[in-house]
Amino acid sequence: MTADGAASPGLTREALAQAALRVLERDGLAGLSMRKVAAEVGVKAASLYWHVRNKEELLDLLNDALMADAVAPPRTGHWRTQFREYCLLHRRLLLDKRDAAKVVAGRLAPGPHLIALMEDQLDRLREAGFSDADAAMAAYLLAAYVQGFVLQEQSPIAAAEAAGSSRREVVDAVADRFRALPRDTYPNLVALADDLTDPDMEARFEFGLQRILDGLAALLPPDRR
Amino acid sequence: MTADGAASPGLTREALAQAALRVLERDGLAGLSMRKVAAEVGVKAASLYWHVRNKEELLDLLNDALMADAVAPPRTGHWRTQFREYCLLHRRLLLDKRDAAKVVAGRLAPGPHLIALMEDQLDRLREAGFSDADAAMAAYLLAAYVQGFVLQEQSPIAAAEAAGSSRREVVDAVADRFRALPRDTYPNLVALADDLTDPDMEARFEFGLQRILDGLAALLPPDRR
DNA sequence: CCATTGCCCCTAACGGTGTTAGGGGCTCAC
DNA sequence: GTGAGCCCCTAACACCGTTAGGGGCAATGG
Repeated sequence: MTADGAASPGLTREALAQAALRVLERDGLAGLSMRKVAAEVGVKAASLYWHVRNKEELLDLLNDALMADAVAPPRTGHWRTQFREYCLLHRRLLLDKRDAAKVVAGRLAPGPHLIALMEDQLDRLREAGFSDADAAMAAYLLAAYVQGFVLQEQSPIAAAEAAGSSRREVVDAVADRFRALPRDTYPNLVALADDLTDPDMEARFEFGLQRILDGLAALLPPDRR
Repeated sequence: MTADGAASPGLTREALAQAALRVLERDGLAGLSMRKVAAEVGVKAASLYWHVRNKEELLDLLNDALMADAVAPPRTGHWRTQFREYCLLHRRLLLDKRDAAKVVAGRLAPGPHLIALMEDQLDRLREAGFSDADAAMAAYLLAAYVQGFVLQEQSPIAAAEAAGSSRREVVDAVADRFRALPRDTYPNLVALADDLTDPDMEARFEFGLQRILDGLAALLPPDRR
């Protein structure tokens, strides 16, 4: 009655997740409240607790919904290009939805979609020749890097949205702060201010990614690198 | 008058940061409120806004206070061992204070302590032979990895503290969930459940660290690796 | 000596939060 | 028809960040 009222048959946990996704996109993670999600599905806040134990569980649903659009790259070519593509896609996924990295960050309990992704990654790593232990560690390493990177990458975006400015303005302000430091005690920060705040995040992501893939390749016998 | 009342001369921003640090240690980030920090310094909540624009600014102070204990490793030996030590120390720092990774995560505006650390790291990277652009990227990469790693590492700890259980119990529960998956559709997860949930996080951190350092070393001319 | 200024804290309140208790219809199965 | 269950409601609790406005108290300047 309140919203578009697509809930004729009844409320699903899936519908809740979709509503939470819309609220997240509109108001960000800080603005995502039980009351707003309830309103989004045309219901009062207390009713959510019939479908969900608490907000934490709703965030688990949201977390999985974020991963629903994840796709695996084609399973062709070198393992390196496959995993490069994997990480680029994962970053893009987290980056495209507002505050997605913050939602995912530090969340225990991977949802079904993430579990499927992990399974696929482990399979490819083992096929590439990594030992069981190395495959597990490599998957963890790549996930930690992508999450950590996007989390830092997304924070100027969030700050820019909070203030009225653009992301570029926020980054430039940081660069100016570096440049304004006393040159005699912080010579490197002053000199590298431009490099440190290079707005081409895609390139910076790729840099780290290539270093990690290089490091992983060194674990394989030379003929499988 | 309420607390230990060490505030005879007057309230400092530094004192606020220390109080926030104590509240964080006691109640975690979710339990850190303006009212509690105020009570910790023997004052009412509204009074904080004389010293601080809003909670966000208090968190910036807290962020810098967390970095106050950071120490730089000795500047001797190979750059690789220096940066290995750097990252181990940084992880230890984040891991030792409750929810430290969550406080630091995605925070724009590095505080003075972090700025000093970045300066030192950039200096060592350039001395090791990295180009300006590579040094900036390498520093960013290492920071993203450590933060991302500790963020994931700390989440079972937080979950264990929220429930009454130990960290080991939480991790074991995750391992059981992996093992309980249908073996025909998730063969790798089932087979690698133990590897994926290996509780030796120190070793897992070191694994990723060595891969990254390997990758970075490949950027240097062979005689400087 | 008085007045003014600026610092620092207070009380009170606003609108919002997550969550629980308890109740009431509505639809099935028996 | 009647009970059981599902699903939503209202009302309330304790807490949150933040603001408005006021009061005391020290130092400063006339």
